[in-house]
Amino acid sequence: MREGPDIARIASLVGDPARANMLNALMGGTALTASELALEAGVSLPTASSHLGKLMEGGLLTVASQGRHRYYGLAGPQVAGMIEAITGVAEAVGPKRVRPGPRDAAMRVARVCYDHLAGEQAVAMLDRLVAKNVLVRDEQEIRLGPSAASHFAAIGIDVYTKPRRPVCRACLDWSVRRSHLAGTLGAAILDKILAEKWARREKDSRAVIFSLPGKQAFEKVFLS
Amino acid sequence: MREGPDIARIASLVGDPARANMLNALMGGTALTASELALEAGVSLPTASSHLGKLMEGGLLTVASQGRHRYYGLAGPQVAGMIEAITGVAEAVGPKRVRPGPRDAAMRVARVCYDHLAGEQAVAMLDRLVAKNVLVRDEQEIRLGPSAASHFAAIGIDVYTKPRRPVCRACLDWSVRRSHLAGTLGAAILDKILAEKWARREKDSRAVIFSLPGKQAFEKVFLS
DNA sequence: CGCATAGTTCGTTCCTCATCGAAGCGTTCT
DNA sequence: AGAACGCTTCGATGAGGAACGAACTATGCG
Repeated sequence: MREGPDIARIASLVGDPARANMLNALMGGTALTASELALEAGVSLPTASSHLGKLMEGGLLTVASQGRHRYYGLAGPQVAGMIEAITGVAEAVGPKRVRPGPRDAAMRVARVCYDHLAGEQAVAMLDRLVAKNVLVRDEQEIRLGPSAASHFAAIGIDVYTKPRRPVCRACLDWSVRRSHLAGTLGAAILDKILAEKWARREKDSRAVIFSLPGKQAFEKVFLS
Repeated sequence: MREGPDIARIASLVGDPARANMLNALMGGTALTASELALEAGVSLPTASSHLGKLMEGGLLTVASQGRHRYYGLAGPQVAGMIEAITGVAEAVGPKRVRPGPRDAAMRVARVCYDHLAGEQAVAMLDRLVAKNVLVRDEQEIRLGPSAASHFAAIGIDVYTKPRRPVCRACLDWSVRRSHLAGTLGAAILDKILAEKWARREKDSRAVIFSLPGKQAFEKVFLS
């Protein structure tokens, strides 16, 4: 019975399915709110809050309060590395669970990621905006390009009115494995998509379903 | 609520104190019997047997029956790497070190990590081998450099004889937070260190204690 | 054979901990 | 101010699983 760093304590934190889902969700690098994590983990808000408290006490998470939101994020790259290592073992050891359900397919195409759009559509959009030099990215950073203000003003989005959060942020897409656009700009674009009724949100799901004309309009504005 | 490799299942296996102690004991690289592991974990034999069954079912252990003994060992270096990663987080997060004893200090200098050397010595060695271009690393990958074969042949290590596992692997060191050398080459080097009696293994510990001449010999061969 | 040792299986007990509803606090919006 | 929202705390419930003693299987030794 030897003593060392309390590995069981840390592992048991990750060992609960709800907490594991939360940590997995946070592996993208973007901080998420308690509600978002509750949804992600498939548990009620009180349960999620309890889990988050434990993860905080265990030192695996950091939290930043912004207004009435609390943004939870991984405590650091070391924690992320640990989760990667566990994931590697799980993948090597466990049989692959293949079940691409119908809702799952829709989720891959487009879904809500807290307050912005994620999925193939969102990744394609960011790619296109960068290609057109409207946005400029180097590594994880995304900044507004020179033509950004006029470009977004033309479609009714003011990129300067919401100073609190970063305007642009990269958010790693779990289905595509590449970044999409977060931040207030990402949120504003999602707002527009829903306001214009180009798409609707699936009930009780993060999936976002584009109508046929809506998809065409979206592509004309953001993918042309 | 996403699906992926079942990380919670693996983590919860490590998350029980008894099982964590067992895995820790097996990090020394030597296979142990159920009775020894029961003692190590501080539980009764039936309890230990149950835990071992679960670890087996989870794919974290292998077993070899020899007569009426059953020798349990870690399933592989990937599992060892995962435990190192968890240990690193536990160490970083739990500053409540009860006793940073002498054995702990020795562990930081050099210790066994499943089948290869870890600790400051091991990290320094990998750095030096890369600096000398004997090994080439980019990111997480480590490959043999052009002079590797002759360099290791000169000290009696054949880098081509063990085709099953990767020859080189990076393994993140929990005490130094940088990579050391794993894989068959790492294992062969540890073998040599012990065979040449440059160092001995601490009883009931992962610590590796270099003798003074042994340390000099090691530095001459690997750090010069 | 009989006896000892090594491990596993079984059944029971017990306790931790995940879960959710309801209520409480703080923030933001109108 | 009042209403809506985001999140946490409290309390009760329930299930999973860790623990061990006893019984069972297998191997080794005279």
